[in-house]
Amino acid sequence: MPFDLQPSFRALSDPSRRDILRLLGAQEMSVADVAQHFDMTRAAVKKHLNVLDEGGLITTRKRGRERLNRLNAEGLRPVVDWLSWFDQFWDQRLDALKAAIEEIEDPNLTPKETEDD
Amino acid sequence: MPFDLQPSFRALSDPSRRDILRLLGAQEMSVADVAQHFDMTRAAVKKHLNVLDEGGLITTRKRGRERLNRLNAEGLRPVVDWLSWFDQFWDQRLDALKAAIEEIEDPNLTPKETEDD
DNA sequence: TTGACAGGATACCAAAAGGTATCACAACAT
DNA sequence: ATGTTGTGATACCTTTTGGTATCCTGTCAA
Repeated sequence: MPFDLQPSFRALSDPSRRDILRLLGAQEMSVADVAQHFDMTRAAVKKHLNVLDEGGLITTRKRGRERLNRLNAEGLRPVVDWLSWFDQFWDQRLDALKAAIEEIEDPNLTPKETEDD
Repeated sequence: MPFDLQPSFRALSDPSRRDILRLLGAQEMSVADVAQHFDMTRAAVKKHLNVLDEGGLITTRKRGRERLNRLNAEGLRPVVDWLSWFDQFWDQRLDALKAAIEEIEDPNLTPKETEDD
């Protein structure tokens, strides 16, 4: 069964959640800490954190009565992998451009094969 | 003013739209062509195409009475760029691994600089 | 010219999403 | 023990979203 990308993409689809992610990149933070950076109630932030957690984009641990939220960059991997499927489409254009430039700079270079490979 | 990522991320947040994107990777298709691949009305597909267009993920051109939709992989670039900010968090681990592998494969290679450049 | 056919646009509906307010609970300090 | 503080869960509201049905427009073929 294929990995379900939906929770991850869904988590990334909200600007506040993307901001939270980058915020957590700086350091592990409690719910209240995160909430302090936004014009939202703590409850709203908590919901966002839940969605991020479901998307596998953060991990949490309890310390005393507070819940610390940490960025889980590994969770972005499936998303990046999915996106990388499209590399073939701009790479072909980019490769063509690069080849054209190289052709101009060095007309004797044959782009088809390189022998020292 | 920073580029607005929201339309792109929003466009990617729906599974049907992600499927459409990959479908259009194969070839340029009309609205009806796309709709044929889904259990949705043509109108619903058209809405998805609108969202994808707003996200800059596809381009369209008219041929006669039909509208051809084409993948615009370049539109994914801002998304990939945003995600690449998080490279610093798993790359430190990945770079170590990659360096280790390269070291095994070619111990004489110095990754810092190449002279014939 | 007159149909047929591919697209667009709009109104409308049900469900999901973002948000607040509120209550209940656990843990810390005194 | 008791009050305070950080959190979790729920009910509720409004807006957005995915979807359909419907109507209108433009274009191709006879």
